[in-house]
Amino acid sequence: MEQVARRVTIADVAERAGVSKTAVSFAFNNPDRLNVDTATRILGIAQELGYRPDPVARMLTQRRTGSIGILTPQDLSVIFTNPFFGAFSAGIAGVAEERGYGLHFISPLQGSLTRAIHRAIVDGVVAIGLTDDHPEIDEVRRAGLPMVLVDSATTGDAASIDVDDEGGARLAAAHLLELGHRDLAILAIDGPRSAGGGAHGVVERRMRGYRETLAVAGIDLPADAIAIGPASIDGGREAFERVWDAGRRPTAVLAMSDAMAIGAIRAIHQRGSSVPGEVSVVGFDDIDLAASTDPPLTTVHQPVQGKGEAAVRLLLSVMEGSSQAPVHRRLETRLVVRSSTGPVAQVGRR
Amino acid sequence: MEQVARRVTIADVAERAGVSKTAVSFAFNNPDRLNVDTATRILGIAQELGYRPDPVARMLTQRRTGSIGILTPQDLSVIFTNPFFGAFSAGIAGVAEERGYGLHFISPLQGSLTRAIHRAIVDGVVAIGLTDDHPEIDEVRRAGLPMVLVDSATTGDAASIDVDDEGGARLAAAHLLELGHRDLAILAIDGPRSAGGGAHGVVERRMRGYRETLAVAGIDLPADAIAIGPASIDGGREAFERVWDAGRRPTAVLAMSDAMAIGAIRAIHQRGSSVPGEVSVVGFDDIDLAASTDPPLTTVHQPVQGKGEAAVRLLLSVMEGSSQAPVHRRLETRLVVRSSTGPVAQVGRR
DNA sequence: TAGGGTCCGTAAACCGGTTTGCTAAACCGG
DNA sequence: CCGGTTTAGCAAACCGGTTTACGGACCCTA
Repeated sequence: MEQVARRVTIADVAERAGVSKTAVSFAFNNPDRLNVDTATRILGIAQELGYRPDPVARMLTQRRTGSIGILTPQDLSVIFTNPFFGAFSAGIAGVAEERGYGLHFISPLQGSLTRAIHRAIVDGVVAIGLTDDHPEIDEVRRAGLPMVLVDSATTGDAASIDVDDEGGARLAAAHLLELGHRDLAILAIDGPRSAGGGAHGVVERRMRGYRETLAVAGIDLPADAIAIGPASIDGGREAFERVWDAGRRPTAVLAMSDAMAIGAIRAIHQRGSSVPGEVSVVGFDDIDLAASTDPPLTTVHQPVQGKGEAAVRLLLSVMEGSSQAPVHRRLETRLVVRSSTGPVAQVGRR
Repeated sequence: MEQVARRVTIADVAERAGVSKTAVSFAFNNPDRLNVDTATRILGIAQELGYRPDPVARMLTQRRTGSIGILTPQDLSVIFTNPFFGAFSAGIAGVAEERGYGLHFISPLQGSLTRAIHRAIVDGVVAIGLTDDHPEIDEVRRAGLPMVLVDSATTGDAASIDVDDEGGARLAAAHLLELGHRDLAILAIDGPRSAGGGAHGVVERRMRGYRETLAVAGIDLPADAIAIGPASIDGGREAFERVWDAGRRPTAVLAMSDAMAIGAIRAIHQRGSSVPGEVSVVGFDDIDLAASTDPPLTTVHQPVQGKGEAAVRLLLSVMEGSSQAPVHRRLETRLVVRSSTGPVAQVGRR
């Protein structure tokens, strides 16, 4: 056994090769500045010694890290459970990889997002689900990191990518109204975004879309027809159970995410009701699996993966400093009608 | 406008406060060594100047990065599309966050995984789906990084977490045999693991489980009853279409992932056949959504999230150097029967 | 043969922190 | 009033690279 393996440094290689550190550095990064023989000799020795330039030291001098951060206000353990996030990440990863950037997830470490931000080794940040007025966003800004806000509905100094949440929600509500439903429930997404976030987060926008559309039809939902929960299958199931337990028997459900919609469907089935026979359900996101659920989900489509791609592209352009005024893009949403919604059941059957 | 914002360094704070760099450093990391007044004064000035210790510089001296890497042989853009991976990541993230570690994904950058490994700023690595003999694994080893192999079936010097793939596959095949199926198709997972990976990757193990069980019943599948594709919905759909187009009309399908199973079901429906009426399908993984598909999926359950958790726990223990002999753990699998499988259709109906 | 380019390589400064002695002053009991 | 112990803070080395500025050797040319 060797003694405790000390890392091989550039100095070791230099000494062994009888050259300066500079020469070794050049051999790796700037071989043209060296005699070709010297360069290959150095590289050979480096290889033989198992030398790898320490990426941290390299970063320190070059002042770039080669990776971009994804900032989420919620624990990754919950976030990764949502298929929506997988697709979004896939979008980000695709263009990041292609451009040579690694991916680093920044989430509350032991409860503190701020702390995670300070620890983060990234050249730029894509923040998802954090509104502009969040203190953490300010933290990023003060750290001088380029940033793009996703789903924040900002028009501030930070670039942003959004989706027409309100419009999508309108479509969903209108669809149910057309089918004759008047007794609805809303399953809203829980999370720091709405807690800390002021009046214009994703949740608020979708909620506004729902309510205003219903209001036009003269419907004003009581408080116990609205339940809040995490954007997961279980979250949706529990949220639906709460409105059920409150004694409400809606004929249709507006869920703010497909995962929640699926949870609601499970709960409905479990209570012996059928979808869409007795209860219609419409989701939000249109994840890959939405077409394969039982029954296939009627939902509001948003370009999830495209959103991720657009966000990184925008971030990269900000990082390259080609920015004058901050860019704000809004992507479209549309309703996809499948089989989880249908006409309201015959009156009086209940 | 200020002139180009230069980062505030520790020296700036020191100068402004009329103390040494040491004092500033102490104020942040070791306040007890300073007079309490001095410490608060320094902190105050730091705050006022907007000073944040540069995490990279800090890492250089402390020789730790505070994050762990997830190494995947495939592009993240495809990997994230598989719900299996989301659950796995959630497991990893949960314990990593709790222990104060960030998460960094290491995937082929511009085609080169080796390059990504050298760039990676991590204290340890969880490698998923890479067998021990992969050259990249060696690269990590030579970089001196602690590592845990997941789904690699290794018994080498690196710690590992596995799952009883072969046993699970046996259960799946036996289940179909019991239902009377004798004309089967297998949808296998494509990927670098099987290409580079030698004869004992996940795919090989599952395949062996399938084939040996079938062999006992005297069944030997022809080559065109086996199709390979990426572990995604589309991958499964296309794979099934290939066996269909080859003229085969299996009464049952063994898919190596739930995503592929769902894709197969879509393809079957699209051809006007029913599941499980005319064709039975069994998946692998038991992702969250498997219970909510149409029809609910019969599948081999593996503790995906638990696998991630176990991997990080193991990695952390390796990182703490509490290792003597390398640990190899194997988690159990079991069959979950839902509604995508049923008895073989009446003979002669075809 | 002086002057001007290349070519090859080096010493030293630098990136932005942390950590290790070390010292000067204040404090303390006898 | 003295030797010994704390307390508070500093200078300098260090982490492991990159980059700048410089110089010697060699070759051409006028």
